[in-house]
This record gives sequence, structure tokens and C-alpha cells, in this order.
Amino acid sequence: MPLSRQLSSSRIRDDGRGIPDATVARLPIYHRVLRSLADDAVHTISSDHLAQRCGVSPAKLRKDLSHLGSYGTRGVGYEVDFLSYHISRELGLSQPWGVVIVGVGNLGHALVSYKGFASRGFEIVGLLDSHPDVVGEKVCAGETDLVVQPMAELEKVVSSSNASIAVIATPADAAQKVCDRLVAAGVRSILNFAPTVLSVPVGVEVRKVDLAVELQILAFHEQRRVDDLTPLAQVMQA
Amino acid sequence: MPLSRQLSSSRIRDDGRGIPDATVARLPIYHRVLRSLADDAVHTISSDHLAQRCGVSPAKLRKDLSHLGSYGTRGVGYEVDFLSYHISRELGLSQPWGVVIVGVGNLGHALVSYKGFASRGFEIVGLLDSHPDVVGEKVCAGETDLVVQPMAELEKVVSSSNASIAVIATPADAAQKVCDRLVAAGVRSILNFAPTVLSVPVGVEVRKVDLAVELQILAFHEQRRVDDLTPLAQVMQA
DNA sequence: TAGATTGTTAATCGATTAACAATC
DNA sequence: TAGATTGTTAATCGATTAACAATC
Repeated sequence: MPLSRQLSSSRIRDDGRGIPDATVARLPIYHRVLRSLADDAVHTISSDHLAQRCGVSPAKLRKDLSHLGSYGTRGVGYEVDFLSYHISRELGLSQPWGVVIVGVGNLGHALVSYKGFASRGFEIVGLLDSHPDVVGEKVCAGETDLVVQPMAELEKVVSSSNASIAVIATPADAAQKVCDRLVAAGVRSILNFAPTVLSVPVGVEVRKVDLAVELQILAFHEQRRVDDLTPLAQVMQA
Repeated sequence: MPLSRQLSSSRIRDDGRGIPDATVARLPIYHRVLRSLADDAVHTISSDHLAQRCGVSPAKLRKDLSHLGSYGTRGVGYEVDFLSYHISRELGLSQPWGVVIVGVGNLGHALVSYKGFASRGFEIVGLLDSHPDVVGEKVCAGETDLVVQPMAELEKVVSSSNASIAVIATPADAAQKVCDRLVAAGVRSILNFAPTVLSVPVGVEVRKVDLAVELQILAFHEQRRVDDLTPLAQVMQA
């Protein structure tokens, strides 16, 4: 990784209270756009231009970056590689993370074959499913092929693969039990695709992606749009 | 739908400024949990219990619900069916919404076969892909089978199916062009799975699900956990 | 009535924004 | 130096929380 500035190994954390959640959630976007700029041989970029490509305001971008340290140059902008490196380090992408996927149905298959994982430093190191038809199936995951293991092997797979992140892609009714076993096996970061509220001990980080919820939020806005177009109802109420 | 109270048809919106985004994002969760309670023949529930099942604080739940109107009974709690109905109406789930999916790769297939859509009032009414191998494929979507249409048919499919929501599940480099065509065809609610920042005219609502971003946020927390466990580095800095 | 629980208030917290001094 | 752009400040905005009056 060619970096034209000396890389400091110290990690600057603004006020010691850490980086705000809202900022952390945007860092991956900045990082992806910066990598893409680097591919296009762009070496320097201003907060105005970078912000536009990331879909945020320049003020927000600069505020976000200020939490990581002072990696820009006044009057010039940000060095793409330099900033990209510091974001990736802050995000923990400088080391690879092992991921176990539990539930290899349609969604699980899609996740395994998703190239965005491997390219961003995640390695799928285990696949688990309870269905006999799926267990034993060889699934192509990046460079290596993986064989779907039976659910009984969960603890073994987690510990032997040293996975630190687990993805739950099971039906809703299986999710909590799977979650409990993952936590007991030492996993403390979980990405949950099952439409269930998981309960976990403190210290375990759960993120949730609910496809139906996303559509329902869109439906809400779509409906409000329809309502606004028909002010008749409002007139009738008044 | 059995409701033991008279259903008012007026829509109460607290202060006229609408429901806060953060609240809207949680309404689908409340709704799902309420439906599940109804299935278990639970007729009444307090904010404390409902909040626990939804993974939020009771104060937050009551505040959220207060934006919809006053649908509880002091000293008693909420009637499950009554509250569920009002949330679903607010979310726009009382009418079905047509969804077009563009990009029928692994993820697209997973989305089509996802039962959570149909069960929540969404109907997949069109599938589009640019790849000749996929075009023409018959995909089972709920009750009816759908045939994957070539990308050239996008405008025709959107208008003839009266789809109001589109899902983009294409590779990143195709997403913006697809988005432009969808918007031109009249779609104003888009769920984007491509790792790209889409630019759309004002009035178009875009929601984004980025699987890699979710993992990266988990990686951040995972790394911070490792850092905290090794205070040696901090000692050495001091 | 007494006990329970909602809906609302007011305080706090965190995130966003605009403006500008610092500085390359 | 003059022009450009960052990093920071202070104000604003929105979301969360705890407490409690209203009321079933």
C-alpha cells in the first residue's frame, strides 16, 4: 500500500469518548468511495467533492473525519490513500475477520457468493444448517470451497475456525436458539437477518437487517405521498 | 379482522409535522410483535411488556405510539388487534404494494423467495435482469410464477404492473442507470442493495441496505473490544 | 376507592449544520 | 501574498429518557 506520508501507529480518539455511532456507520461509505477514487488514480480530494460522492454534506464529512484525527491539509484537501488507510485502520479492516454463516437457505447462499465480503477483508470460515438436504453441500466461497456442516457442529466450527462474527440467516423461530449457542461459543458480534428481536447478554453486539422492515418504511412514505396528492381528505376533516 | 372497538377513519397526526423518522423505523417492529402476540391469542398488553418484546424501553414505545394517536387505555394497556390495526394503517400496509425487482442474481433470487414480503402485503409483480442466461427463467414468487424479463422491458413492466416500489439488486456499476430508468418510469420508492450511492431527484425515497457495511460496523466494535482487552498499547503511549 | 398504566412534559443527550478562524 | 480548504466552534435540531399527572 503506497502511502506518501509517514504513518503514525498511534490511534487518536478525539476526546477519549470514542467515535459517535452515527459517524462509525458512515465510515464504511467513505472508505468504499475512497478506494474507488484510488482505483481511478485520484490522489487528492476536497471535502466538498468527497462529500458529494458519498451523499453527505461537506460539514458532516469533515466533522466525521475530525473524530479520527487530523488527516487533511488545509487549502489542499485529503490524500486519498492516506485517509483511506486511516479509516480502514479505525474500522478494523487492516486485519481479516472470520465469519460463520448459520442458515444456508436462499439468503445464506446469496451471502456466501457475495463478493463484497471477501474484497473487504471478511473471510467466510464456516457454514451451518439444520436441514439434511443442505448439510454436506459444497458451496463456493471465494477461493476455497466450504461444506455445509450440521447444526450440531456449531460450537466446534466456531472455535476451530476462530470466527469472531456470525451471521444468522435462519427462519425466525430458530434464531434465538442459534444466537444463544453462538454467544455461548464465544461469538460477540452478530448480524441478524431473521425477523426476530434477539436477546443477548451485555457486551454482545447485534446488528439487524430486516428486509420486510425496509419495504414497510418505503410503503409508509409512498402512502404519505398518496395522501398529500389527495388533500380532499384533509378538506373533509376541516 | 376482529376489532372490539370502533375504528375511526380519521388519521391523527400529533402536531401536524408528521411522525419522526426514528419512530417510523420502529413501527414495523411493533407491528410484527403485535401480530405474533395476536397469533398467540394475547388480547391486551402493557407498554412494559410490549417494549420488552420489541427490544426498546417502555418510555420510547409510549412516546412512539403517542405520535399515532391515543390508542391505549390507562390502567389497562393496549388492545393488541386495535393497536396493530392502527400501526398497519399508518404504515400503509392496509393496501398491497407492487414491487419490481431488478437484478435476479443470488440476492435477487433470495428476495423473490423470501416469504416475509408476501405475508406483509407486498406483491412482487416484476423481475428484470440483463443477463441472457437469467432472462426467461421462471421464478416462483408466492402464489404466481414470474418470468424474468429482459432489461429493455423495464419501462413496460413498471407501468403495466403499476409497481410503486423497486428493489435494485444489480452489481454496483449498473445501479445508477437502472435507478435513472426506474425514476423516469415513475418509481419513487427504491430499496437499493447495490453498494453505490444513488443520486435521485428530490421526492424520490431511497433506502439502502449494504451487507458489507453492516459487517464493517461489527468489525469496528470487534476491534475496539480487542483494543480494550489489551491496555498495554495505552500504557506504552502514556 | 386503590392500583395500574397511559400520554405528556421537561430535561438531557447526541447529531447536524453553518460559519469562520486557522493554515496550507 | 492570495486563494483555498480544513478543523473547530457554537447554535440548532431531533431523539431519548425519566418522571408524573391524568385517568381507567
